[in-house]
Amino acid sequence: MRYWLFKSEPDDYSISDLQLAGEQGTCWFGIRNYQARNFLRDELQVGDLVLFYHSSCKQPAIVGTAVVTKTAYPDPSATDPQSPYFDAKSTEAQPRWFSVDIQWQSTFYQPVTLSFMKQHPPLAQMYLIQKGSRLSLQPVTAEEWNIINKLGVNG
DNA sequence: GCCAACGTTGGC
DNA sequence: GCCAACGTTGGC
Repeated sequence: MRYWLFKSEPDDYSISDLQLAGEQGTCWFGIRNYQARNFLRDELQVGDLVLFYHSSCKQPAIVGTAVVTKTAYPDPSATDPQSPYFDAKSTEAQPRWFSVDIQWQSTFYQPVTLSFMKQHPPLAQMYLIQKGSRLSLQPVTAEEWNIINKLGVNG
């Protein structure tokens, strides 16, 4: 079992939206970066745990957790001409992009903000806070997950 | 809105 | 295969 961090712009899809999706969970579509795609397609397993991060917003922060409920399958938005994520080079026969399903697990009592993480030495190695880091799906260590989950749950 | 950092594209 | 131009991400 492994740990990951997913970014989402809350204006597009927030932790509340994920919670509202309920037990069905939601299809995580629209990943259009090859490195993130490879993690998604090759490494994410059912039961893997996810830190849910709000990006491009007033207070960037990890706001809750989720769990992977379905491994990779072709991203439906890639072959949907109506979707902003449509990619003509991705076909049903040879999909280029993939999705997984995730399900809401918790919303933090206290969001763990980016600025806090930058100032917290035990989290100094996090990929998220490295200079120039932009990956929208990235691995997290068990230690990082434990620290952040504790902070978020307990405030 | 600015801009640094990074990824992708395409001509050569 | 190089690299300039362009597009995107995302904090500030």
